[in-house]
Amino acid sequence: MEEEVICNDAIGNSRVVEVPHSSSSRVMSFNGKRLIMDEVDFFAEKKMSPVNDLTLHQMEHHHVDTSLDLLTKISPSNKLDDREYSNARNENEYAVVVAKLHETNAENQRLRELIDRLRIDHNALEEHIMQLKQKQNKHETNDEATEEKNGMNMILRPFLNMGEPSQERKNMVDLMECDKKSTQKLCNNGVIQEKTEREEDHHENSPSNKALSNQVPRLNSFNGVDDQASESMIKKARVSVRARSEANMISDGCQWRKYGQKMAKGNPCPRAYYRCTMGTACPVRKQVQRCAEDRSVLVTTYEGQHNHALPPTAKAMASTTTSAASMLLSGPMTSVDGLINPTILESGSLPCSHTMATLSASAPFPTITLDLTEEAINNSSQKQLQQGQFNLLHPFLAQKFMSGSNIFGMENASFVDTVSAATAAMTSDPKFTSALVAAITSIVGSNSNPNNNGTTNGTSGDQNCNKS
DNA sequence: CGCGTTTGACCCGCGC
DNA sequence: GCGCGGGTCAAACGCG
Repeated sequence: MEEEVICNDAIGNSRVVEVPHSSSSRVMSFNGKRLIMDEVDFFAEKKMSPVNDLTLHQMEHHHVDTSLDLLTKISPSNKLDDREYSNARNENEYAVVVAKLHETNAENQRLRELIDRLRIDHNALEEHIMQLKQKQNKHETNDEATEEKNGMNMILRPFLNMGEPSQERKNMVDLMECDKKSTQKLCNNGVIQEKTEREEDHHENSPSNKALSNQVPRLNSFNGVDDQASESMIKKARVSVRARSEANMISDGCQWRKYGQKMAKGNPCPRAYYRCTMGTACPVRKQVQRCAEDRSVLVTTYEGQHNHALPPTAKAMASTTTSAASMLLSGPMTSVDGLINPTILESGSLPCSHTMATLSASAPFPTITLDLTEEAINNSSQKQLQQGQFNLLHPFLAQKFMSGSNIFGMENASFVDTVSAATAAMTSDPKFTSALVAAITSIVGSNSNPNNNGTTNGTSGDQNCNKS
């Protein structure tokens, strides 16, 4: 279905063009205008501006709200009254609308590019999964004895049942061993290590429960084996945020009381311990420490969930950390493939030193690190793609984070927006968790690739300081 | 005086 | 069993 419209081209010449119409055309909103995207795309592509009353009328015929969710948010259409319509035809306003059209189209193009990149990632992952399955058929060896020897059999059993290739299983054992070692480095860099929960969870104080919470169930609980331990895991999941900041603490909207400071081994910068004071007995704590290798990088690690209402400025970070934590914990459990060991990302032998979001299940609690430094963003959106690695968050977050070279140098509101964007990215996409799982799968495969030198790593320890 | 910070002591888990 | 290191406590201290 097409419609003839009089347009001005780039140099001002008018001519008649046929504009395609579709009942299924996407509708976007911009500055209070409802835009039919097929038309917008068409005019932008032709570098033309419609001057036909009918088209203009169509474009002005709807009322919408302004929203960043251009692709998804469609507001109800309401006809303008005569006065508004008359005003809308004002020449100056029309010029603005046309300019906005082009701007919107440019944004649309960027979004499409992101979608294309996602699609490429997805295809690469599918291909990799196929390769893994082929490997599985070729190499059916008996590694259980080795795993027993290493005390990993219980931990790996859920993966074994899922048809993990035996070579991959062996890699996991190796990786988990490496993970233990890397934990030490991790701690030097401000990412929280194990702690005892004597004052918080009484039920964890029994020896059996301690064992559950601190050791095996870490991974078993991901498969729903131990609900109690899983609950504990949720409480203990940690979200580490790395960002450049000259300040001693990033502003996240919450009130914190410092209750301790320690020198961590291997890091000349002290680690500060804070407790949330916005609510009575709020369990949320955070640790702040500068990166040993790059002291301009501040590592803030959050633990727990607030048990009280939060001001808007605090909700962004809180929901981000909560989403990240729940995503971290739910990922392997909800995975279709179900073969993910979150520990692996923490392994020192993984070739993923430049991810924006990295996982760690280092003993005893899993940690997800959101790396908001420019290096991480640049590297994750470029280098890893070149290497065929899947970047966990780049399509969603990089776009937002890249808007400021130093997000913590931005105004608070801007930071909150940024974190909100991250939150939205995590929570709004139902496939995000599976994407995360797929990403980890991809990295497991990359690790087994002899082309990877295996000397770099994810978030662990000093390596957590992403150096480009 | 109240509140937040500092800092040494203490507890606990882990590795050797 | 011992030492090490992370995490927490609580008294002392400082500041407004």
